[in-house]
Amino acid sequence: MRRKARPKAPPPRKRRTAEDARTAILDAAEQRLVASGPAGIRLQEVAADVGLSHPTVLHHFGSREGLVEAVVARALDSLHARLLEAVRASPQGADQLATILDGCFDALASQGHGRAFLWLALSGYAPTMEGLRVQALAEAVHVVRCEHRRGEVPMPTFEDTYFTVLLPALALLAMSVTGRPGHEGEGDDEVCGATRFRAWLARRVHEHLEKG
Amino acid sequence: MRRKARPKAPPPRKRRTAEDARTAILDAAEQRLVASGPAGIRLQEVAADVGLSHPTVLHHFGSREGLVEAVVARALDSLHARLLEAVRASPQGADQLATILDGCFDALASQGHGRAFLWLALSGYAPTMEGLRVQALAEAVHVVRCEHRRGEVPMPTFEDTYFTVLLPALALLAMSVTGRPGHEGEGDDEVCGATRFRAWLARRVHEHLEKG
DNA sequence: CCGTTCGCTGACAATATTGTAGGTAGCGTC
DNA sequence: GACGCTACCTACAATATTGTCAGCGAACGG
Repeated sequence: MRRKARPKAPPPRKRRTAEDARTAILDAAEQRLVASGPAGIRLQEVAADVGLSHPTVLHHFGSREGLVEAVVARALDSLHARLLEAVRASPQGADQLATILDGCFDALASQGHGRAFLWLALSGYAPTMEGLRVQALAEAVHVVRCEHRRGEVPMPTFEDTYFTVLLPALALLAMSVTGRPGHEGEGDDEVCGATRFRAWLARRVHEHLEKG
Repeated sequence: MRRKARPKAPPPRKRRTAEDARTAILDAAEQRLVASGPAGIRLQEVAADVGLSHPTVLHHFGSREGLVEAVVARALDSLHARLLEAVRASPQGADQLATILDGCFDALASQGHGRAFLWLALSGYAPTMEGLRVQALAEAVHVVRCEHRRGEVPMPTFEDTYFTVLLPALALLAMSVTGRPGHEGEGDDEVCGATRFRAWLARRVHEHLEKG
């Protein structure tokens, strides 16, 4: 032996910018959040996912709670942004309401946003339903609704609009935890139960907003 | 010193029947389940709640998983029983549907049953929405509905009834995690937002089942 | 009164998880 | 090329949590 063979060949060490490391860690932690909730975020596991040692995670976030809070904030912001975008991006056309609805449906259904929000609500990290900005959403919808039905008496109350927006929000939220809402005897339809339900729900809501 | 004063006066030891101990433990564990989910059930804490040492809990349930499974099974059975009772206990009168609905609302809203079910669904202990027996419920409702509307064409499809039952189930479930769905500018009404929403939802569902 | 049963306990072992300490090594700057 | 900054590491400490073990003692039948 030439020399005292280094006990272990230390694996090559990658070095990222602090920013890159943070987002990589947050990405991994968010996956765990969707899968197991905030309580299921373990430093070791998150670190392993990113290819780091757990003290490095602590180095970047100070403490486990620091990490969890960062993940929660980012997840809520992301959901919020998608919801706002859904409202803004809707064309001023005829079925604006349907478009808005569908956008919000997507925002909740995709990426496990719905699951994440439910985890957070149950765990006390997002105590109020206003993490979903239902209030703002309802206000936007109410304006459009009143426009559509100008002159009718009685005009729909804001509460009615609010509840009409809240209802699908709650339903979609709950649906995002239990895969598909398929009833038996459904056959092997091309369109899965979840999609059919979503369409059905959109029809009901739209109907109520226009004529109810 | 008369004698070597027993190191510690051992606290008086209570002895229950195995049955009593099990249910006491399950009660404590169920509280933890509603508050923090199945992952939040700790042997030490549950034992302390009941006034036992944690090995005693293991003695009765074999392992932590045994305890959790027992709690889950009992909670689901309890919820299931309340839902069935709500369907059965409804009088054959005019607004049978309204009564059934309200009974189910109560079953989900009270005792943290809704919260518990959501925890279980998220954690994978109640993978399908059928823990709520929505299928059975919808079948019962469908019979009554078709009765009410005998002779109409077209008759409502079962899918429509199923979705109409599923929707409030999902909404109530989600609502049970976020206290009250109050919008701002609501004033200091006697009736809180949750109750008003429930009433509003019941009206919509009832309306749809009868005429929609 | 005596022995059995079993609900219950304290002490211990094993593991997981968070956090700390001190050193190593990549990368930009002089 | 040396130098500093800091992302990153290994090793360790501290605590929490589950699970094991041997034995105690209350209820109960004989």
